Amino acid sequence: MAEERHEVKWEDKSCSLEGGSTFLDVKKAFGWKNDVLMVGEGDDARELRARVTGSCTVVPLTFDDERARWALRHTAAHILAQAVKRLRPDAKLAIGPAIEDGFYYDFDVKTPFTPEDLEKIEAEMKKIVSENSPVVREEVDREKARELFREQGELYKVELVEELPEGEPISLYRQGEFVDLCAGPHVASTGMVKAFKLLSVAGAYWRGDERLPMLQRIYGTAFMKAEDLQAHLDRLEEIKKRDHRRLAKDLDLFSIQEEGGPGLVYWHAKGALIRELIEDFWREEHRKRGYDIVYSPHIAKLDLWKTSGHWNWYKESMYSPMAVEEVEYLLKPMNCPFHILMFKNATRSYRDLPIRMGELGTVYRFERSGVLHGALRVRGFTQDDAHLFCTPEQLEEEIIGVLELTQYMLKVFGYSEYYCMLSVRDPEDKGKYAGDDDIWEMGEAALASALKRKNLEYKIDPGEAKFYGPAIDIKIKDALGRLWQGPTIQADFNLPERFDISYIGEDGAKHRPVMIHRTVLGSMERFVAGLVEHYAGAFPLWLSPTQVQVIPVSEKQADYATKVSERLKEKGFRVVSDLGSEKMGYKIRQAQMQKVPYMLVVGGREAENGTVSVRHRALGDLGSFALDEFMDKAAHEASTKALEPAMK
RNA sequence: GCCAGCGUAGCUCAGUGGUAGAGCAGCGGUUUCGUAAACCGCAGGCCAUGGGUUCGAAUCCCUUCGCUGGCUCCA
Repeated sequence: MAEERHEVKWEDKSCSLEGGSTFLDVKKAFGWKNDVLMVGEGDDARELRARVTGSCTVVPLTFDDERARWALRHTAAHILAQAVKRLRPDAKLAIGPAIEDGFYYDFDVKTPFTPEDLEKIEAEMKKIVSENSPVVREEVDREKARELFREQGELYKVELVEELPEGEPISLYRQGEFVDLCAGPHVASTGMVKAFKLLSVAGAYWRGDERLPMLQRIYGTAFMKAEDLQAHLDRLEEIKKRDHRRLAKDLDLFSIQEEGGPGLVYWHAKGALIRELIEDFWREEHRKRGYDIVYSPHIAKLDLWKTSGHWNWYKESMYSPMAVEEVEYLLKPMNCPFHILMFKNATRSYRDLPIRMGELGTVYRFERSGVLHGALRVRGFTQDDAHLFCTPEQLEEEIIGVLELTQYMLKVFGYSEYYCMLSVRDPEDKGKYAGDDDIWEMGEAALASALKRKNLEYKIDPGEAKFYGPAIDIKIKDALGRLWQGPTIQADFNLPERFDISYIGEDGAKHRPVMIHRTVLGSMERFVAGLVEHYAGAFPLWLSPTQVQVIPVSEKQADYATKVSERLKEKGFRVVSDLGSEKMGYKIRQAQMQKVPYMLVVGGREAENGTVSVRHRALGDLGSFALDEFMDKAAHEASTKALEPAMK
């Protein structure tokens, strides 16, 4: 055994190592630098301390590799736990994984952590990093692991050990005096975690279950290089700057009023204008695609919600009933029952189908106070809702139509990347859903087939289906690379049953139509809030509340400025003419901060020649233009809903 | 709902037991100016709310409301 040697190849180099060597030896043999965190062998990523088990071909894995990155952050989580144990020996460890962009660790502590604690913990972590302890994996049997953690009083760990599946190796990772139950992988030593920062503390239930104890979670992030950490922190700053709550205030778009109640949005003039423009576009696009646009009431009898099943399935998200002349009414959390009633209002022929009924319908849902978030998560919102009634044969075509509309609208708003999820039933818990198996299978197949025909890649997401049917959920990526819940398309074989709706077929007999619920923008509140962040408040020209601001150089040009703004208004531009006594530079600054797309500076030269000096909020001074030329270009930019300025 | 933090002028924030402050915005003047902040002055606050401790509370303690970050959930 001792004589056994392994040939290890990397690119055109190779080395021969004796049996028992680890990938650390491989790293040394090839002269890899310290930024190598793991080693790739085939499809596997191996820890540096793992043994080389045979001759192989390898590649070095640095922080750029997702697995190496996660290992580094996972080790950072262990360092965090080690530091906490040093400072708070009574802390009980729960779990501490790497996550997207960082890591966290959950602790059960008698007194919660304060922001000052975080600083101390971070300082202790730095010490642990400088100790550069090797991070060593050890496999143990279940009994030994249980014994070890029981002795240390780590009851959450004992619980985890007990639940590990039979036959799976149980591994511990040690670094210095610290030991943790962990599947790994990790980097080779604490010293490799060079750039990290603790970011926040938050409560988190053990196993995410609110009946279980509340733990204290510390979030942090780690990188290879200080610059990368700084870049990440800068990005967090940028996200803060773009926060729709901040920008909605600065740009006077909308607000939430404490006196009015939480989760209820007040659309100020400028925000309302943006919304109106989006809604006009929405209506136009829907009419083009054969939708009927309707309005329905805000309340309806409780019985209607019993028929629809919402009273059963959705009760805890609905506002309490109100009695009107001794009949109980409910504020609507959804529009679907109303559209069904409208469908039912006449005898429908197969010739009428598909019927596409759209509504910008305002609904109210009771959300727990802790989940409200600006305009993104509210209690009253307007959905761009629609219900499509069709024959089973038409289902797939209709879904394709919705997918096409979705793709078009997302493109117009500048969302070029999105991911499709096919939300299907949780196979473990079929009782949670309404309807028979074969109905569900048919729906899932139609959705999947439509996605395939549109060449949209998708992931299957078990357990994410609505109670009444499977769905396509689309996540959209914004300018900062964040994912948002976007369009959703849901097949429904349940409500048509419940309301016993039908159409008369070619055969003269009654048939059950199929229903699709769908929303493209989601809700106006969420969509506009998302757009604010996506555009960082700088809306494209067609959506900007003020499109052009006319700025006279001095009082002498007030008349000319007024004339220019009148001409712009005649052409349909939204114009502000700033005749105040401040200096031009001040006015420009105000317009820049309000993110007005075009500023027209007019001084003596312009007044004389009938021109305007054009300044764009992002491009700066563009020089002199004849007013007509500016108007033509800007009008084109607005009417084409261009995302980029036309005057480049 | 739960855990933690926060709530001072329209906005952004100082003030940590001893008479409520600044900048910006607003208002009144002066200034008429060439591409991101002219100057002078004035006004503006039940320090979220209700209670308590104290000779004295923006400050310390408790209640309620709201917000923030999470847990959980979702358009």
